[in-house]
Amino acid sequence: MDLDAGGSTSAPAPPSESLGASAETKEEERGGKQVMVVLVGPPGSGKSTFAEAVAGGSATAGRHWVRVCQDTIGNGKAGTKVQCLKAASDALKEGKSVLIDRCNLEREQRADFVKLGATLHVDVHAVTLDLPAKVCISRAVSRKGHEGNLQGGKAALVVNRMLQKKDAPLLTEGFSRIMSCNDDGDINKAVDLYSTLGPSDSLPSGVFGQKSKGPVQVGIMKFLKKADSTGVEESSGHKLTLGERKPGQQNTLPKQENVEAMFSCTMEVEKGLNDKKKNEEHAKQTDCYDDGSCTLAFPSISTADFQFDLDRASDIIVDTVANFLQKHDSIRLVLVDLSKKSRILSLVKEKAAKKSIDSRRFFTFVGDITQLHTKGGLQCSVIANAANWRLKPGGGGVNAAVYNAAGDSLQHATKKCADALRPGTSVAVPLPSISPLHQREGVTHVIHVLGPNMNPMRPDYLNNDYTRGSKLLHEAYSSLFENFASIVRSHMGKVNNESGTEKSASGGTSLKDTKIKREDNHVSERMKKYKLLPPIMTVNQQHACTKANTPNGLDNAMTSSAVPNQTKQGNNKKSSVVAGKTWGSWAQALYELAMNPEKYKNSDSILETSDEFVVLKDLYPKAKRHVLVISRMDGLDSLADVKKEHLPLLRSMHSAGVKWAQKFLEEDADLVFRLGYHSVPSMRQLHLHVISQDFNSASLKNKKHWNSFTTSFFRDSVDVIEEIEQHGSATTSSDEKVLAMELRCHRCRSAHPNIPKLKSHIANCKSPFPSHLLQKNSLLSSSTMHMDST
DNA sequence: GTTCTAGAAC
DNA sequence: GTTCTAGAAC
Repeated sequence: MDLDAGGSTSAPAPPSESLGASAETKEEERGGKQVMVVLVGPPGSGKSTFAEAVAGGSATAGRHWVRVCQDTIGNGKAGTKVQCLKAASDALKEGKSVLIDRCNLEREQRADFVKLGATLHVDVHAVTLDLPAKVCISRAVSRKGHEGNLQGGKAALVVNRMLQKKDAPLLTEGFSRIMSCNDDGDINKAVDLYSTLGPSDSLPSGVFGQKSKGPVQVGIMKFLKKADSTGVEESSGHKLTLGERKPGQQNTLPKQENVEAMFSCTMEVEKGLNDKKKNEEHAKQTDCYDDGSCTLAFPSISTADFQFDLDRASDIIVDTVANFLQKHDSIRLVLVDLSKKSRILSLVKEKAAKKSIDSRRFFTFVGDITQLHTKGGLQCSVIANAANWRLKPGGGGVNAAVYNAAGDSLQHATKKCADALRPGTSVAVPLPSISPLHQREGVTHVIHVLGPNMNPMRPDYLNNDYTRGSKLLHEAYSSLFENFASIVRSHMGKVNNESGTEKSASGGTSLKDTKIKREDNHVSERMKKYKLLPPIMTVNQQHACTKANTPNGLDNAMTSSAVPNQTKQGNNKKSSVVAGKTWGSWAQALYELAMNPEKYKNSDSILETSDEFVVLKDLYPKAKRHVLVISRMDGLDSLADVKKEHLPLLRSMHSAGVKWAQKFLEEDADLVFRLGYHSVPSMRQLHLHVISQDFNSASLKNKKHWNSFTTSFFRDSVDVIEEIEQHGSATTSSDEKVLAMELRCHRCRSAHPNIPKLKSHIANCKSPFPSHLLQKNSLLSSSTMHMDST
């Protein structure tokens, strides 16, 4: 059998026969193993032909193949990935080998199949059908009766877009073998290879046949994109290492490809099966430093703006570094400062030497931390930022420099991870590949760190308390380094398994960190709502910041002891049950405001406060003008609770609403207002909506939003008052089914298929409002106003 | 209430 | 492929 049918090899691991005794044993163990072949290719590349040839061919050498095709898995129609996974799993459990016939062009698309293979202990191979896009498109366009109904003009578009998002399969994804077919000849060989693979045969691991892709793809891109061919050659297949990239050269590599290149060293360590393992590992370690993949550059924290004593700071840096390097190998730390005369650099250098810290793994560096590669020739995949607690740009120093160099994308990416930082913590932010800092310097992550503050002009001043300051500075560096280790680890995957137990115990897993960050985001999100941030940090926010990325629960004094009892109670109040209804924590923001408006008096969202109500600008207005008149009466949660005794309150709220509508009409006479309550509100505490009827707002996003203001779910204030006067209570019967009703224009009642279409309609609909609204005097406009306001 | 995400619809 | 929705999380 031609085991090397894919042609030339670029595999990191040589064919099995040269691997020596241990590898042979392994090969033996694998004998008879099932295979899952994940086909990778756009529509028209011949995946189905391939799969059918292998699975349906008569030449199968006794191996039972099952073709899992997404285009037909749903009773002959297109199905889902989940269905494919299930079918693959079933077949594998029956002892069969499987061909996954779907595009699988993106890494994410393949991941679940690789995972399934790992779970069931079968080899997972990738076979890439890498034919010119032109060929695929013309085949896809001209074919008839395609199983997935992808043909004709639509096909060209789809193939085109798919190819732009393509990630070449990598061994690090978990494939034991990757084979690339660049033409029909290659495909035929591959079909032969798999259809003649007997039940006890196995194929060598590695990457086969990937080398001739470059020129082919250049042609594709010209064909597809017309213009902009910068960097196409690189992005098409030839793997660049960061070291190969020339300064200033535009890097168009997808991020993941970069990451792989960076961590290729570790991948090879994993493959290092031979006797010289240790030596090789050492050599690889050096490579890994050269390409910056294991290197963190960090500035001295807290010593500049925050005026932390340099001598103590240098002790803490050296201690923390020494401690950290002991626990983690294959990691390099570099302390960076701009000035040659930097006192902190010389102190650290001196103390590190005294402690005999390996100078290859930790050293000081004079230079701009945002230009280490281009100006300093030092490649670092991760840099630390001496951030401020709000994680915002500006302020000078390293923070300003990093944000400036990284561009807006850092700000956006940061916002996704955290809203604020407590002293002594850090947060790692993946730097988008569009960031100049990523492209130019090869920086893939920025870790924001906040140290203690000894400067009386800055927040959280420690008033010369160096006991606490030192603890916090130590925590800040530990958190920074652990975050860095997590980044390295998360890309190394299973590497270093033998020592992994100890290491993973020393820092939180990145998954866990992400989860924590998300929780924090939610908490902060809630506080951001209505911009209700009192001048002093709120309890919830303090909590959020404290939690922010504190690695593996370092005993943070602020978390466990220094927070007042009140805080803990506050946080425990995740939901409360009032009169049978459960309100989630997010739903209580209005209640909290109504009970303690004085806390939020500085918020510019609050328009007016009285003993009876608070008037608030809705932070997510569903129209040009949208305010809430919130009752301050405790226990009055929603319309269902309203009784006769509340009539005076309802009337006051109504008047307040009218007053504000009038004010808005003075500014914009074209508006029309409606005042009313939601039958079943989402947020606790009775609140009256005062909303202009343009509904021109980006915050109006879904059917529920629309229907809650334009159906019987919205109860006009005048009606509610009348009803209570007559019956003593308001009808809230309106079941929530109306919220799911079709989308109809509130003026002309025409129906629209979706929100965007509806929005473009209402932007131009000039029909008069429905007569029931006009008759009832429910609408406030500049022409009706003089009547209502008297 | 919003945000996030999977997957249906196009 | 993109757009949009619905459901679940908080």
